[in-house]
Amino acid sequence: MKIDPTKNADYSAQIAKAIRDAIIGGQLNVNDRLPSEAELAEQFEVSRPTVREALKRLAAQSLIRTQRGAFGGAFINQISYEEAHSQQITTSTLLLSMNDVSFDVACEARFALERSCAPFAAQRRTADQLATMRAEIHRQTQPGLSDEGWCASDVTFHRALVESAHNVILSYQLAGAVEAMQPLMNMITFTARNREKIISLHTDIADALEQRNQQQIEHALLALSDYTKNLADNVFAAKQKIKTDIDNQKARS
Amino acid sequence: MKIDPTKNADYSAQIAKAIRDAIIGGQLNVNDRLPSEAELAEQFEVSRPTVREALKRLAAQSLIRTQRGAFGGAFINQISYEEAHSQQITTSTLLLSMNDVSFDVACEARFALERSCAPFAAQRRTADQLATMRAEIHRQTQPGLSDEGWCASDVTFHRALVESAHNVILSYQLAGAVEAMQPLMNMITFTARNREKIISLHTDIADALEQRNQQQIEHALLALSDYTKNLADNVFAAKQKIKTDIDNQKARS
DNA sequence: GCTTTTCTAATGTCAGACTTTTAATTGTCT
DNA sequence: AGACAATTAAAAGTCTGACATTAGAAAAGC
Repeated sequence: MKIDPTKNADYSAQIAKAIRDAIIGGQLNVNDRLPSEAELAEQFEVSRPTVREALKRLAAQSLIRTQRGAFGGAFINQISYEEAHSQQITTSTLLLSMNDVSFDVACEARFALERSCAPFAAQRRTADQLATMRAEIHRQTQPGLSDEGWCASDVTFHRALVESAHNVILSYQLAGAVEAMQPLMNMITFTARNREKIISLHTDIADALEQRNQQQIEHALLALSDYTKNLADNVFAAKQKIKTDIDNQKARS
Repeated sequence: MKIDPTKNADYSAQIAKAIRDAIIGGQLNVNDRLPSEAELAEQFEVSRPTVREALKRLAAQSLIRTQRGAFGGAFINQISYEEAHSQQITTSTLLLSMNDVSFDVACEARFALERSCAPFAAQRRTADQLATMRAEIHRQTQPGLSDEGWCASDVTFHRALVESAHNVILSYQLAGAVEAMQPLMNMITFTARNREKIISLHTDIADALEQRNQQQIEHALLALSDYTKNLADNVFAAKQKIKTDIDNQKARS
């Protein structure tokens, strides 16, 4: 770990980068202990608050965890799927909401990614995952189901599908994409008739999965993607129309 | 933005969470300015260093940027694809390296994800992307190409393929996955014969893309995936053998 | 009207002190 | 000797107050 020359960046950012690079580069291994804040301050020739700011940056990325007390300190954290996943979701969600990605693009990406696990899902799905999907479909048929309940069930259904590919990397990547899409999906309110159609598509997916028919899974997912896109288009068109009407009314008065 | 009761968490973490929630929840919008550190310290009833630690946590996630000087301060950052992307790569890379994901699983996921953009790539690819891919293939045929050069060219080739789907979300997700895999890929050193085979598979992909033949793209990607997996298996088996031999030798002496 | 200077409100950094937590050690009692 | 209690020390967490640096805005000068 080395010095920080007079670059045009905060010391704390530079120190964080130096440590981060050491972790990524393998000089520091999981559960290794970093020197104490005081020692780091001495090494980098900065004050303790500055070192602390650097450590907080690393902690925000779950790269380290800190423990108080004697024999405590900062330890290299073994990043778990859960942590990585939740970080990915915040990032992706913000990315979508801040860059006004069109629904079409997001929807296309979401189902394309999901389709990519079809071959493995067809091969490896267990009775367990199929049961989860059937159960969620059943929940979706309940007439009293709220919008939030519907969306939650939808997420569970698709997550089960992804899980049935039995590939942790795919699960991690796709669950992130699916959940990041959720705020956009929530902009659509589904009528009873919409729900009925989606349930039938979900059933198609479950059936295809049960029969281990990869192509049919992909086909059903594509159909679901198209239907969702279509639905969204209508919703947005309707919203646009209301907006235009109001504008016209304003213009007239 | 609210108080922080006497929970068992650092103040700085609580404050960061409060602000983060406000951003995600939409109370704070892009380019809004946060109150100054001194004001935040007063609001949250903590000292300025504590506030600063909280802000550094947010800065580490690119949620805010800070500007010095009068009328400076902390501003809500519009997260760009680049930032999101580089964050995703560090997270995914660490996840892979720290949780000893098997090469097979990672490889399978990587090519599955890449395959998911095949239909759009076939539809929307431009001459530009095709040219990039051809150029990289040509570079790969150069005999003097170093291992690093080969890997870099490989990444560029696949990135062009992904880009040809013309979907920013897919690009962001897939580029992340591909790059995160790279350290694992670098563990394999390719012989001249391996390279030759891979180049022929790359050519298959480019040809299929040129003809806008989706199925052939997918097929070629699958072949490349299988070949890579196979290669890795052999490499790891060889390494294992060396290790066993050494162990045996030790046992004998 | 344009440039230059000054002002000022911010962040960035520092030094030093105090508080709290926590594990290891030591001491004491049964 | 073993179990429990008190002590200790190292480390993070926090606070106070100060100074340095920066950069936009306003004022001064031309």
